[in-house]
Amino acid sequence: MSQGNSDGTGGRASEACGAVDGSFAPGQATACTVREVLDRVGGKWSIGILVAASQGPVRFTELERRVEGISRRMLTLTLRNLERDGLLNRKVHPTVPPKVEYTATPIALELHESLVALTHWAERHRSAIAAARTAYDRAHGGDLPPVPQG
Amino acid sequence: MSQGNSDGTGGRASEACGAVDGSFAPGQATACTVREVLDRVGGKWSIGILVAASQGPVRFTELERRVEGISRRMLTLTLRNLERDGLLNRKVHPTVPPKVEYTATPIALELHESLVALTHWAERHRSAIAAARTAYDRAHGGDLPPVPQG
DNA sequence: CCGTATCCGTACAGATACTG
DNA sequence: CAGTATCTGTACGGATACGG
Repeated sequence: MSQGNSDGTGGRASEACGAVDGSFAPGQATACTVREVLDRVGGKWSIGILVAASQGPVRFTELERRVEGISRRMLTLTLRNLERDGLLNRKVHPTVPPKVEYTATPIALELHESLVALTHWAERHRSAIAAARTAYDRAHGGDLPPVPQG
Repeated sequence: MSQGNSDGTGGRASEACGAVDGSFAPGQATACTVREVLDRVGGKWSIGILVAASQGPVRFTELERRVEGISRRMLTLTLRNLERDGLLNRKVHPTVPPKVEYTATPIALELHESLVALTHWAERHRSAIAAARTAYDRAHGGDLPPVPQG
């Protein structure tokens, strides 16, 4: 079962982008390109692993602690995906207790740089968005309270 | 059923980010912030709608054509979410045939700016990633051909 | 220590039909 | 024109147990 992808992260990535023809606005192409990135790094744990690995080589168990909340399975799966896409490098040390180190590739480092733009955006508008959500929920779901923390 | 979210896009956004305490690397906080953005805009159609609306007011049916491939349901759902987060503005014209126009908010416009960083990253490394995938599949799944179009 | 396999719940997404 | 509701498939993600 080297390839039978019936479960887990990964498999297809952005085939849908192939449906883009030139018949509509050029901005759509931009949207598609961004989608490619999100399909690759949009996973729940990808970013966490990437930032951890960007600070130097990390071992499997160390990642398990650093990411905190991730399961064995998800860690392996995301690791495999990232490695497959050339974002992570996997170095196996054939020692008696197995030792594997993951390192971010230059490409991943560049991605991390690009990510800070998004981070800044989120930082700036975090509260505004939260307010918008509350306002929307109050206006539209007036008969039904959101997140009743009792 | 104003709020019973059993299906479709949206609902929770980034509650998992609350689990972040200061006990591990500061980079993890960055990862979390990026996750917030992805949870909001990481949907399959969000970006497409956002870029379309960023070029001026668009109507429902126009979006259906522009995004191309999106279903009625997904369009409505994503629209609602984006509006809820304050990324889109919904203007209803009480005319005899209903007319609704969606406009990107300033916040969304800023996001679009941040998105170009990601776009450039994808453009630069698109081929490298594709090559990495092929190489990986060839090395690990040598006994099982990937995407056999035969 | 470093994974892999199986089971299972849920969130996301498409198709279709109906309404105001 | 602009939605909403229901059904259904699938992909993602968690828990757990087991193997090298």
